[in-house]
Amino acid sequence: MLQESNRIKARSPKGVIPYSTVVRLAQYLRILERLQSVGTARISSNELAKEAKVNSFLVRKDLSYFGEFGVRGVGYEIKGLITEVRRILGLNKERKVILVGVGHLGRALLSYKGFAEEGFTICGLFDSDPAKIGTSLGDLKVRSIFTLEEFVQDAGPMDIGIITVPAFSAQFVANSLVAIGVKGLLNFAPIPLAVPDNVIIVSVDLTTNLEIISYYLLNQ
Amino acid sequence: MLQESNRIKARSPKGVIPYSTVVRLAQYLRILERLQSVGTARISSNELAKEAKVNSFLVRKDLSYFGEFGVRGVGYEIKGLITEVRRILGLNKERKVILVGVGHLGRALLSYKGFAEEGFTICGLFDSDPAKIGTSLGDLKVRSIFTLEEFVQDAGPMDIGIITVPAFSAQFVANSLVAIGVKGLLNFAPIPLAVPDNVIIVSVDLTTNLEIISYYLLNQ
DNA sequence: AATCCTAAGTGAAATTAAACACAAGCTTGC
DNA sequence: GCAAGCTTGTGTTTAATTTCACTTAGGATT
Repeated sequence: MLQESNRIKARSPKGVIPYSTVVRLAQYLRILERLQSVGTARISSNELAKEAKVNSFLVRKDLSYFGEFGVRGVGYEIKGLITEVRRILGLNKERKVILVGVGHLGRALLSYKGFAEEGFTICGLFDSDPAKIGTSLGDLKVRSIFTLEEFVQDAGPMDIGIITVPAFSAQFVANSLVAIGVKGLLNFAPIPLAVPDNVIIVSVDLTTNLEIISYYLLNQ
Repeated sequence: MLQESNRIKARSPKGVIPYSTVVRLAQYLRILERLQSVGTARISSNELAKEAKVNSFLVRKDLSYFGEFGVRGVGYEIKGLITEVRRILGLNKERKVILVGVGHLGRALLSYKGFAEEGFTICGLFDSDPAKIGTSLGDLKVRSIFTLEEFVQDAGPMDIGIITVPAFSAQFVANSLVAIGVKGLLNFAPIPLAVPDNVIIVSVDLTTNLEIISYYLLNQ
C-alpha cells in the first residue's frame, strides 16, 4: 500500500491565482487545524466546504490550482493537506515581523497568540512617541521609528511590517518600512497607502467594516 | 444659480449592488472626510480614484448606482458627496453596538476613536470571565454574557455586535447576539460563523491576513 | 449668447471568478 | 480480480465585475 504522502502531487500553478483563492486557502487552513486538534483525520471537499461556508466545487477548484491533494472516492488526509496548504502559503519558514505603532491596537496584536502559532514572530516594536520609546512590552523594547535602519542591520532583514499608527503618519511609516526592505505590509491605518509594485499590502479598516454592516442593515 | 444640493439626484439602485462597491464607498467616504478636514471643497472622479488606488471609471460607476452626485465638467462637491455616501451607508443615524469579549483586542476596539466619529456607539460590554465581569472600562461596566437579554430589555435594541472572543466560544456568542435581535456582526474570531440569512456578518481574521501576505511574499 | 472645454454618467465589451457537470481514479466488497 | 460506489479533479458554462469608449451636460471665456 502506498504511503499517504505519496498520493500528494503538488504542482506549480499554471496561471495567476485569484486573490480570493488565496484568502480561502488561509481560511481552509484555520479550519483544518481546528479539526485536526479535535482528532479528525480525514475530510471531504463537501465537509470542508460546509465548514468554510462555501461550496464544494470551489474548495476543489482552489486546491487543484496547486496540485492533487485528495484521494478520489475518499477525501483529503487532514495532516497532509495542512502541510501542503502551509507550504503554498509560505508558512513553512519563520516570518519576521515588525510592529509600528504601540497604541491600544498595536499592543493587542502583540499579545495575539494566533500570529506565533503560524510562524509569525514579532521581532521589533517601534513608535514615535518619546514617552513610549525605551519602555518594554513583553520581552521587546519599544524603539524610535527613526532607528529602523540600525535595527535591521543588527537583527537582520524583516519580512512583514504591521502598521498601527494614525492615518496622518501611516504613509511615512510605510515608506520607512519599504526603505529597509520589508516586502509585505499589514495596514490598520484608515488610509490607502502607496507602495512599490513589488510590495504587497493588505489593509484592514475597522470603521469601514462597520460601515459595510451598516449598509446591509439598511438594505436587507 | 442653483444651490449645490439641488444638483444631487439620488436614486434607489435598480439591481443588487456588488459587495465590492459597498466596500469602496466606505473607503471613498474615509478619503472624502480627510480631504474635507484639510479644506478641499471639490474633487473629480480622477482625483478620488487616485486617492483610493482604483480607476476613475470605477469611482463613477460605484456612485452612479445610487444617483448623479457630480457636475459634468466640474466634479463632485465634497460636502454634498459625503452627505450622500453617509446616507447610502446608513450612517445618518446612530448605530448601537455591543462588544463581546473584553480581552486585549476588545479593549483596543473600545478605545478606537474611529467608531464614534462615524456614529457607532458602543453601549454594552460583555464577557464570560468572572474576573472581568463587574469591572469598569471607561464609563461602561463589563456584564455577563448570560445577561444579554435583560440588557436589551433595559437599554433597547442593539444594531451590531462585535465578537472578540476565542474561536471555541464565537458561535455561542453569535447565537446569543442573534437571539436578542442583533442583525449585524463584526467577527474577529478565526472561525466562520453560521447565522440566519437576514443577519449580515463581516469577519476579520488577523492571522489570515498575514498568511495572505506570506503567500505573495513567495509569489512575486 | 455662443462656443469650447472638461468631467460625469452609462451602455457595451472584455475580463475575471464562480458554478456546474462529468470523467477519472481509488477503495472496498464480493 | 472485477465491479460498484464514492469523491476528487477539471473543462466548460454561466454569472458577475471591471474596463472602456462615448455621449451628455455644466461652466468659463470671449
